[in-house]
Amino acid sequence: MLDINFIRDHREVVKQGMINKGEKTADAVDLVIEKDEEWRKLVTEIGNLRAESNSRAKEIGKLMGQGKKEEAQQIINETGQTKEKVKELEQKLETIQKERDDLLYQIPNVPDQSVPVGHTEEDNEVISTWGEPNDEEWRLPHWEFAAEKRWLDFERGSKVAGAGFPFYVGKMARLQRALINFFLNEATDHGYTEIQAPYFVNEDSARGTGQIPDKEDMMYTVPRDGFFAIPTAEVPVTNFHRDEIFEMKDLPVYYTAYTPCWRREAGSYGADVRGLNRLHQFDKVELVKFVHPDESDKELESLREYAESLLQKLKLPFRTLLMCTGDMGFTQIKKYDLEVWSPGQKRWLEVSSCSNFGSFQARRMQIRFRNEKGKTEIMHTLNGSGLALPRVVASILETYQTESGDLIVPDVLVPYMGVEKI
RNA sequence: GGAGGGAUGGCAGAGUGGUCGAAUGCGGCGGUCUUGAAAACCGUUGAGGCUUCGCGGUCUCCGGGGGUUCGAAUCCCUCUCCCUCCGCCA
Repeated sequence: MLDINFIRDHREVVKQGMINKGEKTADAVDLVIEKDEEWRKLVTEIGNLRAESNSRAKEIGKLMGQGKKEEAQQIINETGQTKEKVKELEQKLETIQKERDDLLYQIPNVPDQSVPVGHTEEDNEVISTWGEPNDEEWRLPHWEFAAEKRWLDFERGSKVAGAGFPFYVGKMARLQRALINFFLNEATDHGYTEIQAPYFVNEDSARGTGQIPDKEDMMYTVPRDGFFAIPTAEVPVTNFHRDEIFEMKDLPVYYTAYTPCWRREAGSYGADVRGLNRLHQFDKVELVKFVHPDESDKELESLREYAESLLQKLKLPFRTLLMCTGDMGFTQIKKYDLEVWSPGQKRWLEVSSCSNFGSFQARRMQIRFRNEKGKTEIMHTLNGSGLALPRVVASILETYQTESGDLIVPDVLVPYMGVEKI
């Protein structure tokens, strides 16, 4: 959520940002400012009334201490309806505050100046392409290639759990494990602290990173215990520092975490969900940064470059997109997507998304730091995938297959796989 | 799952209805002393809101929520979490 003071001072900028992100109207901006004015007026009024009754209570206390019961009783008699009045105003305040906050939650983060304005994925900007796609005719889509080897078992996955919950068998399970280890080792070598996080979170955490209220439907739930299965490690890892205050000398803070991710993906169909393209459960190594507000622009670039380096080391051709305003989501200031080439399908697959949230997430979670002047200030958060496994696996299966039906192991994974070819 | 105990400032730990946003100790910061440091001594040190150009004023917060009262850290209800014992268990 945005700072209400920022909205008040930059009304037009916020409105424009909202329109650019594809919202139909920006009326919420004017409404929230109105509500906030009402709210502030009430807060002042209540404050004054409370000051009055506080001083009266103190006076009574003093008199009681001196044993002057009659005088105290006299003041008690004078209190009149202040109490009822305060109660009434408090109820009103609660209503108005809820209305104000509901509006506040409807206003998206303001895109950075450098983000192209646009409404569809056509408007995303390809900022770089790396590697030479190898598009020979004999290359099979990964699900066909893996089926012959019995490496991926979608049928049994469906039997045991449901569509979108495949089994990885034999060498494929090993490849998954190899990639997870490779990604975690690379990240820790680059200054990220590895953490293992809970796979379920409570409602406060889901709210903290913004899955609630608007993206509630994406998560699996455990109603009996009030849990949400994490759709990404971003949720537990960012909430790790919820309601905390950092010292400036401790910044920046980087984390990496491997977790499974669960997504309901309601409404997906067709080629999108063939093979490993889109699953209900998948593995991902996530990267999360907590940084000083002045540094977040720079930190986004280094995050993107780091994620790119992983694909380069795996020698998988990919391209990097700067997402346009309409395609970047509610909470982001700026976002890059990395798409790996899938030669068997002749299409690009998203394997990483690197985002700068500015103070938007941190404000909701009250993650702060003590600045130069010793004042607390909301910090900036970023995150990115480094990387999401299934599509990387898909691309490896298609890029590294040979015409004779073998799979060459990418050089960097050989130490983890123990063999050069499977 | 059963029984009991607890949750107070960065940490430890007092406070059981009134001048308590909260003793004391440790830690942190500033100073005196010192060539420098340590020790000692003095001072200072929670977060957030409203208001103000500023000084300041004022409100809220003692795990969360609700209640009693003129007044709640303190009493009542409820939830969550932690600890101890028993049971179960990868």
